[in-house]
Amino acid sequence: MGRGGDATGVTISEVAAAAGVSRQTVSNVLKAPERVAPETAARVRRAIDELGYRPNRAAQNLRQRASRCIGLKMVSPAGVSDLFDRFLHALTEAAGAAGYHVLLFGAAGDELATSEDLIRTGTVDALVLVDVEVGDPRLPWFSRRGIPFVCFGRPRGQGRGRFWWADVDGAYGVACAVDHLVARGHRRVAYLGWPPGNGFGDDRRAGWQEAVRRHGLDAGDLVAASAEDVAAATAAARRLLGRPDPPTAFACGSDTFAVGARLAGGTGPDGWPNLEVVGFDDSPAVMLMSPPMSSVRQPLDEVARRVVGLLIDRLGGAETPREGVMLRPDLVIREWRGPEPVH
Amino acid sequence: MGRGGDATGVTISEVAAAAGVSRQTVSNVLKAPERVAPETAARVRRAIDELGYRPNRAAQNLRQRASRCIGLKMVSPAGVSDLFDRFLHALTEAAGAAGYHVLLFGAAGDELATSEDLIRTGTVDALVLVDVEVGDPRLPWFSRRGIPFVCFGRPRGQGRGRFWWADVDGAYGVACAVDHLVARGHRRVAYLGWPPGNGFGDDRRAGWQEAVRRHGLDAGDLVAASAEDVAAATAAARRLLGRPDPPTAFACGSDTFAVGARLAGGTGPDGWPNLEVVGFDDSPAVMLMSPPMSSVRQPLDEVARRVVGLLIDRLGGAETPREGVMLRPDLVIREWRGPEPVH
DNA sequence: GGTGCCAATTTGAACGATCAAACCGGCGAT
DNA sequence: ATCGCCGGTTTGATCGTTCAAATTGGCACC
Repeated sequence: MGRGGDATGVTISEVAAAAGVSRQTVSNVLKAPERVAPETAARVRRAIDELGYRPNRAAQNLRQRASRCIGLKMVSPAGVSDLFDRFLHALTEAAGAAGYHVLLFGAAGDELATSEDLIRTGTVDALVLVDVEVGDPRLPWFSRRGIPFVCFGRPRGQGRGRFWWADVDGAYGVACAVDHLVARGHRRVAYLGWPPGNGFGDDRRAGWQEAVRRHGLDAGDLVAASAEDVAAATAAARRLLGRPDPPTAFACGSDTFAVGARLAGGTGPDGWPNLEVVGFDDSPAVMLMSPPMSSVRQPLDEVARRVVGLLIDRLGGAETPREGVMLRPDLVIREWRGPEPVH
Repeated sequence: MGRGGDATGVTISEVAAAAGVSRQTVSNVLKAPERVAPETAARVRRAIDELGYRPNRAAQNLRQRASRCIGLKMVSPAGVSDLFDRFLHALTEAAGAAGYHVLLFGAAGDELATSEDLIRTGTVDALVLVDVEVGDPRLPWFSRRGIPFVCFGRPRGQGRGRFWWADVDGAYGVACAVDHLVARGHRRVAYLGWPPGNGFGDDRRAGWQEAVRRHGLDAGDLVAASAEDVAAATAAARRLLGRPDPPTAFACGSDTFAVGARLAGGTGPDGWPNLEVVGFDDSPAVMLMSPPMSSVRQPLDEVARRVVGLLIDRLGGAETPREGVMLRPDLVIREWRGPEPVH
C-alpha cells in the first residue's frame, strides 16, 4: 500500500533492487506480464506495493515520444447553454477511459501558434477542435503541418473526406421537434434560428424545412432569423406572431431563441405561456422555466467517445478511414401546460 | 519561422550542430541569455528559427522534475450556474500566464487515489480543489501525504491556518444585496437559501442577518430554506409570502433560489414580476429573465489569479504564509421593472 | 613570464523509463 | 555429444534536456 510520506519519486531501479531483479523485469511485470515467471512477478509486485512505486510520467513520455494528453482550447462561456461544459465533462471521461488526459489551454493570443506549439513541444499528442465554422482556417492549417486533430462538428465547405470528425445531426433533431409539435396537433409550426450562412444554423433550418414539407404543412414562410440573444429573438418571433395567420408553435435553433420565442408569445391569465416552443441543446435554463421546455439534446457522451476513438485511430497511424461520424440527438419532451392547439 | 512540415521533433543537438556550438549554449541562449556572447546568441537564435526548434516538454519535465501542470477534477455540470465553467476559464488563463497548464481529470473512481496518482507519477505538480465542504476529508488527506494543493473555498471546520486557499466573501455579497434592496425602499427583505449546515450557505445567510440588523429592520424571522432546486425554492418562498406580513423582497443564496422566489411572487397584470429578488452567482439564466435579475457576482478571474499565485508560492517552497485570501464579490444591479415597494 | 581571474563555452553526467539485443541455463531433437 | 531453441532475465543504449563542473582563451597584475 505504500507508506505514504512525501510525494517524491520511487524509481524503477529502487524497485528492481528491492526485488532483486533488473529494471527491465520490473517494467515487464507492468507492461508485459506474460514474459515474467509468476513467482518473480509476485516478488516484484510486492516490492512495488511496499515502496509505493508509480512510474514517472515524464520519463515514459520522453521514451515513448507521446504525452497521452489531448489539447482543447477553452472557449469563453457564453450564452445560456452549457454545451461546452458538458462536452468537456464527457471528453474528460472518455479520454480517461482510454488512458488520456485533457489539457486545457487559454484563448489568449494566436490559437494557431499556441496549438502548434503544444504539439511541437510534445505537450499534447493531438487536438480536439470545437466550434468548427464554415471554411474554418484551422483545419487546413493543422492538416498541412501534420498536426493530428479531430473535430466536434463536421467541417463544412472543405471536403468531407479530408478530416476526422464527429457531429450531431441537427437537421434530424429539429425535424423531431417539428414531428412532436405536429403530433400534438399543431399545423402552423414556425422556425426561429440564425440567419443563413452559419453552418449548423443552416443545417437545423433545413431540418425544419424537410419536416414541414413531409407533413404537408403550409408553413413554408414561417421562418425567422435573428442574432442569438434573447432580446433579438423575442423581436423576431413577435414579427411572425403579428402576421394575419400566426404560428401556434415554434421549433428553434437553440434554447436562447426558444426563450425569446416563448417570451414573445406572452402568458395567459393563468400564468402559463401561450406559445408552445421546442428548443435545442437542453440547457439547464430550459428546465427551470415554468413549465419546463422541451428541447433537443445532443448525445455529448457519445460524441466524446467517438472523438476520442477517432483520435486514437489517428494517432495509431490509421490513414485510411478519414471519415466522419454522424450521431442523432434526442428530443427531451417535457409536459406542456398552456393552451392546446386549435385550428 | 520554421519550415512547417511534419510535427516531429528538432532537437537541441541539431540546433547546436547547425549553429556550431554545444547543446548547453543553445540551452543558455533560451534560459540564461546573459551568459552568452551577443553574436553567438544571434547565431543560435537564427538556427532555432530556421529549424523551428521547440524544446521537448517531456525531456524538460524529466530533468526539472516538474510538469508545470496543475490538476483539476472535473465536476459534473449541475444547476443553472456556470460557476465552474467560468472558474475553469479564469484558471486556464491565470495558469497560462504563469507558464502552467490545467490538466483535467475525471470524477470516475476514487478521487483521492486518482489525485495522488497524478502527483506521484509527476503528471501534475499540484491540485486545485473546488467545492470544498465543511470538514472536507481531502484536505487533511492530501496534506498528510505532502500533496500540494490550493482550495477555491476556505476550509471550514479544520483550522484556517493549515491550508492555502482563496475564497469569496459570501456574507459581504448578500449584505450588499440587502443594502441595495433597502436603498430601493424595501423594509421587509427575506432570505432564501440552503438549510443550516452547509458552509457557504451559512456564510451567506449570516450576511443577510448582519445587514438586516444593521438597518434595524424587523425582518429577523423572514428566512426560509430549501433544497437548491427551483421547485423546492418556489414552495419555500411561497410559505414566507403567505404570512400575515409578507416580505416585499428577497436576497437569495443562489440564482436557483432566486428564480424560485421570483416564480413564487408571480407576475402582475402587466406581465412584470411582483417580487423584487436578488440572486447570487450571476448565472447566464438570470440575465435572460424579464426583467433581468440583479445578482451577486463572484470575482472569479481574481480568485483564479490568487489560486495560481498561492500554488506557485507553495511549489516554490514557501512554507511560511499558509494563509487564505478573501475576496469581495460585486453586486450586478439590473434595472427593475415591476411594482415599487410600498409600506 | 608566471599567476590569477573572468567571461564564454564545452563536457560529462544525470533525470527515469523503455526498446532492442544479448545472454543464460536447460531441454529435446538430431 | 552437439546443436538449436525457448522462456526468462539482464545489459546497453537511448529519448532530449539541464545541472554541475571542467575547460579555454584573453587580459591585467605583480
